[in-house]
Amino acid sequence: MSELLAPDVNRTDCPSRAILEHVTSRWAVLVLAALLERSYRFSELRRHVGGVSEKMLAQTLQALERDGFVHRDAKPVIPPRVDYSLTSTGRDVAEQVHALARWVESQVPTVQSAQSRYDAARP
Amino acid sequence: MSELLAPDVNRTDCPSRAILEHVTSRWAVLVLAALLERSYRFSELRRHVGGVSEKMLAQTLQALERDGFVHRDAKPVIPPRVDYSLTSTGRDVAEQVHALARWVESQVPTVQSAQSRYDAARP
DNA sequence: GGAAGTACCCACTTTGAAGTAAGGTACGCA
DNA sequence: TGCGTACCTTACTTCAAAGTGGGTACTTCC
Repeated sequence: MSELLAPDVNRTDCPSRAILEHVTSRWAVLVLAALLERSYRFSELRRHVGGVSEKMLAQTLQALERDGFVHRDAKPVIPPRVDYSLTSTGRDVAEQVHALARWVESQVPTVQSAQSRYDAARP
Repeated sequence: MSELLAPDVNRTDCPSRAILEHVTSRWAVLVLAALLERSYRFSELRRHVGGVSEKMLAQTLQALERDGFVHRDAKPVIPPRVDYSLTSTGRDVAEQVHALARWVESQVPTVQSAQSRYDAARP
């Protein structure tokens, strides 16, 4: 009988660990959340996501494309036009990270007061 | 009239950006997911989350405590006994990252075949 | 005739996140 | 007497992630 062992993010060597790190990486979270709303062109995305360098955006998009979360559609026109959109699995992750991002935004005051309390308690 | 501007993760200077990075950081995701199931002691957590060093675990837990996601209960006994559990806001985030982690685990085969297809398409 | 936009790639450098190793305290065990 | 456990802290080091600045190829705008 073939023992098909379940993926476990708590194992260092489990592939799920790496995938999780891809989607929770600094820029991937923001890119996925953005693409959930609509598809974007490269430089649109660059303007939308504050602080990304071109290099990091390209790198992030490549990784997401490789994992099958993002679809890249390069039109052979001049000037170059490349549209990025979510695949169906990409939409699944994006919904989750988008929800997370929105939740965090809503909790800013709560977290900030917690930080103040923590900092005040120790010099 | 006081214009209370809404937090936006796409802004570099928005506090939500930093908080989001805390919860999506390498070890915080795994710690939060673990604590959703039950509360853990320090070294239990260290054994549960594969690959964390003591330093990183301590640092991660401190950051999560400061943000008000984790409650630290140090009992003044010998040997030291410190229990970590989620606060109510902590439970909210933890549910989201836990769902994400479980989803990623379930998508390992899908993602791996996407990677193979991507890699095969370019030498 | 520049300048700017588009979507990148490449090389170089910097930064900071993470790993390694050691120390500290107090016990219990052999 | 010295090892092991528990929960950290501090100092030192490493290495990958990220930033910087350059180049490309082509077009349209001023």
